[in-house]
Amino acid sequence: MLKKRITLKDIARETGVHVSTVSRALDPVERKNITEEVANRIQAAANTLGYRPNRIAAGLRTNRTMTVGVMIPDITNVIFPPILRGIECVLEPFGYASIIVNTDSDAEREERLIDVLRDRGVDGIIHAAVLRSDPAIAKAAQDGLPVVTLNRKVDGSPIPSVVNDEDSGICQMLRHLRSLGHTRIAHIAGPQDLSTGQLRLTAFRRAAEDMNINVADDLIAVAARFDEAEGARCLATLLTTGRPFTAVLCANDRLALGAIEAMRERNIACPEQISVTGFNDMPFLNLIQPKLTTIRIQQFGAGKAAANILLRLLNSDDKAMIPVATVLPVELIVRDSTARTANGA
Amino acid sequence: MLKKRITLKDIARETGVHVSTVSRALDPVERKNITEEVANRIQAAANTLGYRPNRIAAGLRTNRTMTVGVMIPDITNVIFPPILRGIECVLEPFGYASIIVNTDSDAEREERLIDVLRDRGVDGIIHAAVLRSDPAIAKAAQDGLPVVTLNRKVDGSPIPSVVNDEDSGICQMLRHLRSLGHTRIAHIAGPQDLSTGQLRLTAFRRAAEDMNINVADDLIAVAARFDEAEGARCLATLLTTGRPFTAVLCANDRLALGAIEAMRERNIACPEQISVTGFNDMPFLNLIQPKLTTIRIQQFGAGKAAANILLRLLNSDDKAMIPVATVLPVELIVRDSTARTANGA
DNA sequence: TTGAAAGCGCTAACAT
DNA sequence: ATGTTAGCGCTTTCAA
Repeated sequence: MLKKRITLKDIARETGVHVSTVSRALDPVERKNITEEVANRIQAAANTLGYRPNRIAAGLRTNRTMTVGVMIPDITNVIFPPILRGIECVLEPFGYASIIVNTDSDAEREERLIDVLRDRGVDGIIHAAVLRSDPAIAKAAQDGLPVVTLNRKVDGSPIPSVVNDEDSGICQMLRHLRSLGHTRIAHIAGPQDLSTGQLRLTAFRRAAEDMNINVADDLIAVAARFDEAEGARCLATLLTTGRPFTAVLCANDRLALGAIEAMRERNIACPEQISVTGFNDMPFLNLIQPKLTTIRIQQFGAGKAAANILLRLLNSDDKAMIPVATVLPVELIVRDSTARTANGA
Repeated sequence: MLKKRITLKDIARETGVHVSTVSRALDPVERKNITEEVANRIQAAANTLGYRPNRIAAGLRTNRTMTVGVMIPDITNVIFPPILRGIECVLEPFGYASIIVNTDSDAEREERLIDVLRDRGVDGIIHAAVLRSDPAIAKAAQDGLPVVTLNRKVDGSPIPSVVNDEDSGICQMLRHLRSLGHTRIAHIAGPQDLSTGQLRLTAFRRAAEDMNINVADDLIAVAARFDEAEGARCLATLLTTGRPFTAVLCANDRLALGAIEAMRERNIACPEQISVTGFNDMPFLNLIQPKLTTIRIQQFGAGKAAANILLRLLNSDDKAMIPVATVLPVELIVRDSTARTANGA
């Protein structure tokens, strides 16, 4: 049987004061309104009895659970653990714990999980699995629940977001490829229902135009998911259309990994025949051959940034001053999957 | 401002019955004691009003939060995400959510986090970061809090554990090395304050003896942590002692990866000059060169198993019938980091 | 400065 | 079958 917990009432009985006095003595803010000596006596009793505040009870009363929900697509995707550590790193010192849930990129499941989190009375949600059109989280935010989206954003929504500079990333990458002599460049785009997929594709088109690189429609393949299988499928599609290319810029690392795998199966050498690039710089990438040229996004940093925004939302420090969008800088990481074109082909 | 939530009281007012009747009608178990028609009316009202149960309030009353704590060393260690999915996979269908915390292998932090979890009224804890001697969690278990340890166990403790068959794993690996002609085999052992480190070292010594392999003390290096840096350090130590070896069996994959890296720096080829083996078969291992020969443990499966034990603990189904130790089978995975010895050296 | 009392939303024992 | 009542442990207004 679970040993009975020490409550304020126990301390009150022990010290001969009223439970509300105990509550005050143990509250760092209220403590100043209590006689020094009494407060000390209460504190001492609390310590010896091994008192631990019951946050459930406090939460019921104050309507704050000091718990936040964190939604991600899938924790086994290595990009997310560092993000979670970033979140924890800022939230924990303030006494917050987080409940992490995996949506598996399933909108129905996501909606259910939002309810799960709300039922548990989370004070706010950090959402790293949001869709461009996401009525479920929009409704939650509408109801007044503090929400921050991470890595992704909801189209035309007032929900604050922390994202990476997709535009600059794609632009830097395209410039890098062109500097190696590539002019026939394909793009494996991400899912278009995600802001990342859509923004990177748009950025690709715009940057290509700026650089006078002609991008035929059949040099663009759109992945249904950000995974290796889709990367492989898209590369196959690009090859079968027949239009030649010497480089393929992928919307993220996993697509790139899948593309390279598909090339390997067809005895197409990377980077000798086709250069391939990624996006994210996920952990372990530098250990996998060929080492992928990619855009490094801030993982830990993005988690911290989102948590900081949420913190401000929670303490509603003049809402109007909270940025609705925070864009984090990215960095080009050149490795071995990109090379100079043999000829101008 | 947070929109006011619909409560039982609201539904009671709406339907003209007492709040306790509403509570019963909405409880799948109690519902049968309510007139069909009334129950339906209540259910309908709950739906239209968008009622969501307040688990905080229920938890305060029932002393069950339907929340469990999960303690791991560090979520960025790729071995843990699959374990977490395994846990989620069995707990979620029963309505449990989990709060995941990272101990960073710091005993003090671990103790604090146990308090954090208890303050939040978790119904139980799955502990994958436990030390062989771990007074903090022992005390929690003593107090009646359901606890299961995962991957690791506490020495001589009644706390149920789910672990891998370390003994068989080490034995299979040693047999594999010997079958390749290796007789001078070193061991990079894990931290001895962890059951995994200790059991694997013990297993190594015993298995070597059984196979008449002589293991001098200076062929054993003990790592302070299960990480790459320690693997590298230990390999350097082994090399400097001067006693020759043709293979090194490492207590886990990260130590092995570190050892291989240290060899690379010294231009020692793996597996041509020295074979190296790991343990765990962590994700991505098959993408890293040289592909590591290792022992595959069940990651997802271990999470599921631990969650199942916890579930039984929570429902105290004849405690005496709950296994105090569950040992999961392991599997030898032969890849490219082990090779036949050139001569009998 | 301290005590009394109410109540957060829910469940459950008891009464009808 | 339903209503009444009490109370989980805490915070917070109001009174003294």
